[in-house]
Amino acid sequence: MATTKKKTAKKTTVKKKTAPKAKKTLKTMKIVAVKKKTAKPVSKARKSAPAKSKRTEVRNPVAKDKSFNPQVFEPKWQAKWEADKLYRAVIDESKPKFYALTMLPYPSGDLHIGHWYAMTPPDARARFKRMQGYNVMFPMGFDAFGLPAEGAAIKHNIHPKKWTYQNIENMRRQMRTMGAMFDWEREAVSSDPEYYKWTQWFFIQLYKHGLAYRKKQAVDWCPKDNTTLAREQVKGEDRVCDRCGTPVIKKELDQWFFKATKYADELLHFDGIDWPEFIKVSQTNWIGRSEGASVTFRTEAGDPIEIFTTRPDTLWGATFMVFSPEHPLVDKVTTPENAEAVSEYKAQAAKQTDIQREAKDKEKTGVFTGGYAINPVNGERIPIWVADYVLMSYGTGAIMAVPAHDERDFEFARKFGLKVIPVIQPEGVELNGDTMERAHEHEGVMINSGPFNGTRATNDKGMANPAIKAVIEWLEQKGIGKRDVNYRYRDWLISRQRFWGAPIPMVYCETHGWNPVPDDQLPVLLPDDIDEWKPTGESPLKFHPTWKNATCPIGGEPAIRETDTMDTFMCSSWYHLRYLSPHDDNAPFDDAEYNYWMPVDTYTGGSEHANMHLLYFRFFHKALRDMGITEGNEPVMQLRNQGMVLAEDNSKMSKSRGNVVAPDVLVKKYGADTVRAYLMFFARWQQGAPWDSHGIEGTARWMRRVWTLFTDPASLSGTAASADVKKDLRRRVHQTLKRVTHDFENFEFNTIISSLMELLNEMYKAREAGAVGTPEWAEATEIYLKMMAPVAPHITEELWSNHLGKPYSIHQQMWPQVDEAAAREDSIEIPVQVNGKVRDRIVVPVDASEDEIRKAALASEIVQKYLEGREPRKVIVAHGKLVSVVV
RNA sequence: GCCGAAGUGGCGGAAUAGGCAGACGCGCACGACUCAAAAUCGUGUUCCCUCCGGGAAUGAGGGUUCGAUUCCCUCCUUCGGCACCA
Repeated sequence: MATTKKKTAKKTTVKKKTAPKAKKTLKTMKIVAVKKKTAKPVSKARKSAPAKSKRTEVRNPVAKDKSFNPQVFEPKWQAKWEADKLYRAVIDESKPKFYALTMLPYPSGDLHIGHWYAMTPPDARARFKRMQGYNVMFPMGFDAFGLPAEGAAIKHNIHPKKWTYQNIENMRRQMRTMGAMFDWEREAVSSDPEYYKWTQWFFIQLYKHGLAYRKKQAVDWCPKDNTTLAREQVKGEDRVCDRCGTPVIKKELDQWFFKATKYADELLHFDGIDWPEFIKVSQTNWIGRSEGASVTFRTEAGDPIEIFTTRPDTLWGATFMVFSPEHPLVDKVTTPENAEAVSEYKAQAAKQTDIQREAKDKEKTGVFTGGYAINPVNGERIPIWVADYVLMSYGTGAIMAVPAHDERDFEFARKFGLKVIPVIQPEGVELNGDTMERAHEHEGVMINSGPFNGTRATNDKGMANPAIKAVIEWLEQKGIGKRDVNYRYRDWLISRQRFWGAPIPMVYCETHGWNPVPDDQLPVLLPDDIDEWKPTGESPLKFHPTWKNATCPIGGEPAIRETDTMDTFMCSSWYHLRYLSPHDDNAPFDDAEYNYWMPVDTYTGGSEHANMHLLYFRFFHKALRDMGITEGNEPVMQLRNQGMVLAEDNSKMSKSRGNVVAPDVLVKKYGADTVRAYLMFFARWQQGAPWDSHGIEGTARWMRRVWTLFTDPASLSGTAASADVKKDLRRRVHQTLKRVTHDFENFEFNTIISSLMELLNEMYKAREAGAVGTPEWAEATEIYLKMMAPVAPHITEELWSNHLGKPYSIHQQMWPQVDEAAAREDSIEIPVQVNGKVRDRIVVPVDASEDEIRKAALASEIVQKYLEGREPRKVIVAHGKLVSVVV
C-alpha cells in the first residue's frame, strides 16, 4: 500500500507571527482578577437562608438530595458541564489568557493514581486561575506512538493501532471521572494521521533548514527493543536503555539526526523563565559545556594533530599524547615494529562496547605507536600512545597528556613508566615528578613553562583563570591554538527501527539520493495490513511487500521509502502547538490561536524528563523560531514538577509488583472530589510521598463535614451571634482566603486543604455560637465554596447551585477579594521570653507601641518571678511577635 | 568523584526578610451515642523527670545572635543527575 493522499494541503507554509511579543507579555501580566458581569460582589450576595430552597427547585432540574452521594451528583455535573461546554477555551481578547499545560500521557491502558496526581492538582490551579479572571486553556491528549503498543501486538496478536485506540478510549472515560476542566475539543492524539502529518512536515522543515541530516556512525542500540536510541535515552553508569533497562551496545549505522548541538550554548540559558533549579542544573550538566583551548600539535612528519584542553596552562607539562583507537592518524604514526600491537589493540577495542570500555574497573590499557609528536609550545618530542580511555566521540579523539596535573594521565603514565613533569607548583609543597603519588589538579604557580613561569593559576575554569587566559592569548598570538568550547551534548538521533511511530517522510533514489516527500503527499501513512511486528533490528515496514516503494520526487524514478520511524519524543516536542488547532488540515497550528495563547504559562509534569522531553522541547521551539514558525525563545514560562506517589511500603508502584493504587476504585468508594483533595493534601506536591490508604479517610471525613454543614437543618436556622463571634468568623474567612490564594499561586496544595479544614472547624464553632443566618455566615459559606471549588468541583457545584440556590455555575464565579481590614487581628498574644525561654504570654492591642508592649511584658507576674528581683540587662521587642528579656 | 535536592513526633507534613516548633490530617488511647458494631461527636497524644512544676528536642558537631528548624562552617545519611568528557 502506497501513501494515501489525503486532501492536498493548501497552505503548508506558516507565516511569521504578526502579533508583537511585547503586547502578549503585557497581556499576561496585566491583571490578577477582572471583575466580570457574572461575578456577584460578595456584599450583595447575602440572603437569609430559609428562603432559598424554593428557588433552587425552580432553577435546577435535579431535586436536591440531603444525603451525601457523590456517586450520583458527580456524573450529573460532569455531564452538565460537558453539555454546556463550560470548559471550552476560545479566544477572548477581553480577558488575559492563561495556557496551563500538563504532560500528556502515554495510553498504556489504565489510569493510575500517578496520572491523577499529575493532573488534578494542576487542574485545581487552572480552575483557580480561571476564577481569577483569566481565560484558561487546559488541554489534554495522548502521546500515542511507542513501543508498548508493539509489545501488545506481539503478545496478543492485535494491531498496535487497535490496542492504542482501545486504551485511549478507556483512559478518556477514566479521565472524565476526574472532573477536570480539560477542553476535549482541543484533544490531540499523536498517532492520528491528522497529527503525524505535521510531525512529518516538521521533520521536512528541519531537513530543509539543514537541521536534520543522515549520518553513519556508531550509535547506541538497545538489543532488547531492537532499535537505536538517542543519547538522552541511555541512562546511568551501566549505560542502560531508559525504557527497558537493558545495557545498550554500539552499532555502526546510517541514521537520521537533528542538529540539536547547534543550540547547545543557547540551551544553557534560562533567562526569563521560571524553571526549578534542579531541572536547570540537570540540563546544564547534560549539555556539559567546557571552556578551554584547541591546540595544534604535529607529528614528526608534520601532520597536524588538533587537541582540546581545558587546561592550556599545563601545556608545558604534556609528556605524551594519546589517540583514541579510532583516530584517523593512528596508522600513519605507527611504526612498523609497533604495527602488530597497535592493530591488535584497535581490534580489541572495536569488539568491546562502550560499557566495557568506559565502566568496569577503569584500569588503564594502551599501546605505544612508536610515533612521536612535537609539543608546539616548547618543541619537545613526545611519544604517541593509543588508549581507549580517549573517546573519539568527544573533542578531537586525541589528547595531550599532562600526568602531573590530570589524574587519568597520571595513572596511565605510572602504569607505562612515562615521564611526569610538574608545571603548576602548589604553595608549600615541592612537587617531584618521580615521586608524586597523585596528580595535582588545583591552583599553584606555573613553573617549567617558559615565558609563563611565575604566573598564578587559580582554581577557576576557563577565562576566569588568569593563567589560562594568558596562555590562550599567547597561543592565539603565536597561531598555534585558540580559545575553544566543547560540549558533551550530542545531536539527537531520531531514527527508530520500529513500526508504531511516525514514518520518516524521506525517499531515496539512486540518482537523486535522499529527498523529502512532497507536502501534498503527507502524511506518509502507516499501513494497516501488516501482521508481523516482531522487532528484528529493522523496521517491520521494510518487510511490507509494497509499502516502501515510492517514486523520486525529483525525477520520478522508482525510489525507496525510509522505513524507520521517528522517536516518539519528536511527536511530543510540539503537541502544545497542536492543541491550538488540533484539526487544522492546512497548517500545524492556527496563527491566531498561537498569537493569543502562546507561550505556555505553566507547564507541569514529571521531572524524569529533565534531560529528555524538556530538552527536546526547548530545542524544537528554538529551531522553529529560527525557521520563522514560532516566536520567542522559550515555549514555556513556568515549569513545576510533581513528585512521585509511591506504594504504601515506599517502593515504586508497578503492575508487576501488584501494588498499584487504582483511582477508579477510590472514585467509586469516596468520589472524585475526595480523591482530588487527598492527592493535594497528603504530600508536598512537588515532592510526593508513599500512598496511605487510611489517610484518605480523613479527607473523606472533611468532605462529609462540609456537606453536613451546608445541608444539616441545624445550619439553616440560627440565633443571633455576638458581635465578637461574627467578627472572628469574618477574620478567619479572610485570613484563610489570603492564605489559600497565596498557596494556589505557589503550588502549595497541601496547605490549601489544611487551611480549609481549619476554617471548617471554625465555622462549626461559629455555628454553635449562633452565627447561622447572619450576613457574616452567608459571606463565609459563599467564600468557602468558592475557595473549595477548584479542589472539589462537584460537591461545591452541588452545594452552590442546589443547596445555596446560587446561580449556576460556581465555576464561573470570580475569586473573592481579601478584605484586609477584616483579616486584621485586634489584639495579639505575644510570648515573653526570659533568657530565651518562653515564660508568659501577654495580650496587647494590635497597634500597641513598642513601649507599651515592653511595659506590659515587664508587668507580668511570671516574668517578675523569673527576674528574681534582678534588673533586665536588655529587653528586645520584636514587633508584633515576641518580647525577649535578658538578665 | 562532581553537581543538585532533602533530613522536623509512630506516619504524611506545618512553621523560614531569624521570633510561641509540631498547624492540619492519619494512627493510637479514653469517653459519649448504641443491645452491639459501623458511622458520628468529644477529649488526649514529641520525649524524659520527682508530672504542682521542670527539663530536653527540628540528622550530628561547632559558630553568629537576646533568640536558629531558618544564616555560616565541618561532617553524616537519603534521593536524583552526570561520570575515563581531556
